[in-house]
Amino acid sequence: MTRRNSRQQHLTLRDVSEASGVSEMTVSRVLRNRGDVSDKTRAKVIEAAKRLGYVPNKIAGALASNRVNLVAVVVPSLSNLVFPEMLAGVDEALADTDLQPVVGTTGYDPEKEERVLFEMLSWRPSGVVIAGLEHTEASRAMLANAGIPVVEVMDVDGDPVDAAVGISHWRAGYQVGTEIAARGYKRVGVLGTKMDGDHRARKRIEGLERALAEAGIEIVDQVAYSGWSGFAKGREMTAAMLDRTPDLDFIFYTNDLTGAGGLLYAWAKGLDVGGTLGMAGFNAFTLLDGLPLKLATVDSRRREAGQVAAKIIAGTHVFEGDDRRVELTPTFLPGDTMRPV
Amino acid sequence: MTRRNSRQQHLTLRDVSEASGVSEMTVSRVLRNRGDVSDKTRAKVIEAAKRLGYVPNKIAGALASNRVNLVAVVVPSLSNLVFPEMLAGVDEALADTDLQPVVGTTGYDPEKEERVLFEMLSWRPSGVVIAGLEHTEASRAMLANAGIPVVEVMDVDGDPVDAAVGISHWRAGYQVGTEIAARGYKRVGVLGTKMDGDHRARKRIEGLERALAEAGIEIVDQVAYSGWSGFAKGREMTAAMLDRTPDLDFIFYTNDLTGAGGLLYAWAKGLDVGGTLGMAGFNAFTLLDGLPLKLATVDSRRREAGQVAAKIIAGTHVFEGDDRRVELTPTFLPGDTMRPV
DNA sequence: ATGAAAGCGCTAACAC
DNA sequence: GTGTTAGCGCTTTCAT
Repeated sequence: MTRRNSRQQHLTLRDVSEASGVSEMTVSRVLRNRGDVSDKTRAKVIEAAKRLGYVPNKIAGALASNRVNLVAVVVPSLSNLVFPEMLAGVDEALADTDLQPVVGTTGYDPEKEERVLFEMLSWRPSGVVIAGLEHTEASRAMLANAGIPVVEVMDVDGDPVDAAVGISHWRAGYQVGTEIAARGYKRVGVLGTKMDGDHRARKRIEGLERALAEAGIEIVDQVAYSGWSGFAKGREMTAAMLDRTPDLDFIFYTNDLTGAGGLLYAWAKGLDVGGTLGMAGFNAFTLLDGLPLKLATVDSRRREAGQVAAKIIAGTHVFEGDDRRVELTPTFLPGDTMRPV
Repeated sequence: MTRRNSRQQHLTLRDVSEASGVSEMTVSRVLRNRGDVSDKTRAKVIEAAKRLGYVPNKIAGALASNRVNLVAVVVPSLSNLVFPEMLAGVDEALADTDLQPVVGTTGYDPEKEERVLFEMLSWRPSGVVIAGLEHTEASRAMLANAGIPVVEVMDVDGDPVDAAVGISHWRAGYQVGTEIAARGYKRVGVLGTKMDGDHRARKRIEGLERALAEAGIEIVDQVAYSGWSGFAKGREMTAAMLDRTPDLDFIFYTNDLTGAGGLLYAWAKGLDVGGTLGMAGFNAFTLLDGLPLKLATVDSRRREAGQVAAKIIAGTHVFEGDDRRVELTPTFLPGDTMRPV
């Protein structure tokens, strides 16, 4: 393995300037389309830049202009589908701008989040999009003092540093609870993750519990699993739960993937899914469209959250009033796995 | 309006220097753990930096040191699961280093890719991870002249600019073809995307065609769909194809999600999936584990590709020989949807 | 172990 | 329309 030259020989504005016989300043103007430059000069510069293969140095440009076209996006993980989806929303909305996302992951660890934030803020990004509202005091202080727009996404149940975009997971859970009650289910099981940092899943369950309690319905069984949420996990846990508590008439999953696993399991077993046994998941993953039975779910609108967050950073979002909080509506989709009201 | 205020309210090394009574240079040394500094001085500096909430300016640092801890990652899209998965691999492997991924998407458009690359290279990243081997001449030139490690991932069928990591999609397709032939299937249908920029899916089909041709098997029906690959698409297309060509005995899907859609459809219809009707997808999406029937598939090892790519950039990957190409083996997984040999 | 000076490659501000 | 000058906030280098 050869060691590269420690100091890279990149071309500079000066090289283009010399090759074109135009001053560095004018070269800079041409390359940024700024200010008036004659067509003749412009042509000379562009030709020279292209011929030499000049690539500008944004580091120097950013330092001089105090402008950085980077947007920091901080998420717990890229393995849970919801975060890439939110990121895709950010990316989509930034495509119209000259902003570029920089991604950092925290592994659901607040201390790691703090380090990642520090790291990213030291690049002086134009804005920060960060998942969730729960951060360390130090993280909140950094964000508050950064002097840039900060958008906390995918949750609005809490106190944002600056702006917040997303659904209320508590209210979404509450709504599922009322729908369960309205349909006459009585013995509910809950299947969720036990991940500490997953505040959103916790809030969903809390909302659900409240709605059920208000309707006098008890949660008769509850399991928290650890590890990755997929069909297999949903399948196993559902089998175990139905085994242990056979008279359940409803199962709520905090995640569509485990829900779909449970659904396929119950369906294959010949249980009356959607009749005597109700089921609901959460998130409305598009990729599940086309299952033989459509799982009841709630659209958590993470993609839109990403889009709106990006627009806030880009300065193109218009807030209603002066509340920098955008609460999206978590559409409830009954699918085929809950009986009619 | 003073000059300083009009620019920004960020703290500088000078502020920490003044607050601690230590020279800027020594403050810089402390904050980077470089060179010898007395414990007493170090403590003073750290205290001041923390108290003031100092966040270093990496832009200035990068300009002065000519070192940037950013890694450019360029992918066609974030909506196709394979790319976030590869990105997760990159992220994982970079977690041990001080490198940080910057993501750019191209929308499968070579011209957009060119612009995105130019943009990213102007940040002088420490390396580039880019999906695929097909790029415009200008893109290849930029990459070749960047003077940094460039890793083309998720494909090795072609001529890399620098390093390449991934499977051969052609050979993976070929292998599926031989497995189909070995199991005595005779009338094969192929269901793929018609997306122009999806070279990998194309190569898989080409490899498959070759293997089948060598075995004297014909592809009797083929459909190319456009749009997003999900269960629903696989379901629809499968229904349509079986309707049109009822005597098919095998369907190959270039994507697991469409495959799973087809599988669930056929299974619900009571077709003898895995017996008279064989099926195979591609990619081995973990999230599908737990389907009532396991779809035959091929692990395209995109996560590992991302990990290895990141290690190459970080300089911790050891190549075998002096070939900067790492060909991963695309494990064939027969699942339950192909009859025994 | 610490400090002073020079300058990284670019752009803001101002001159012409 | 084009050029000149003076930094941006750090790190390198060299001195002490």
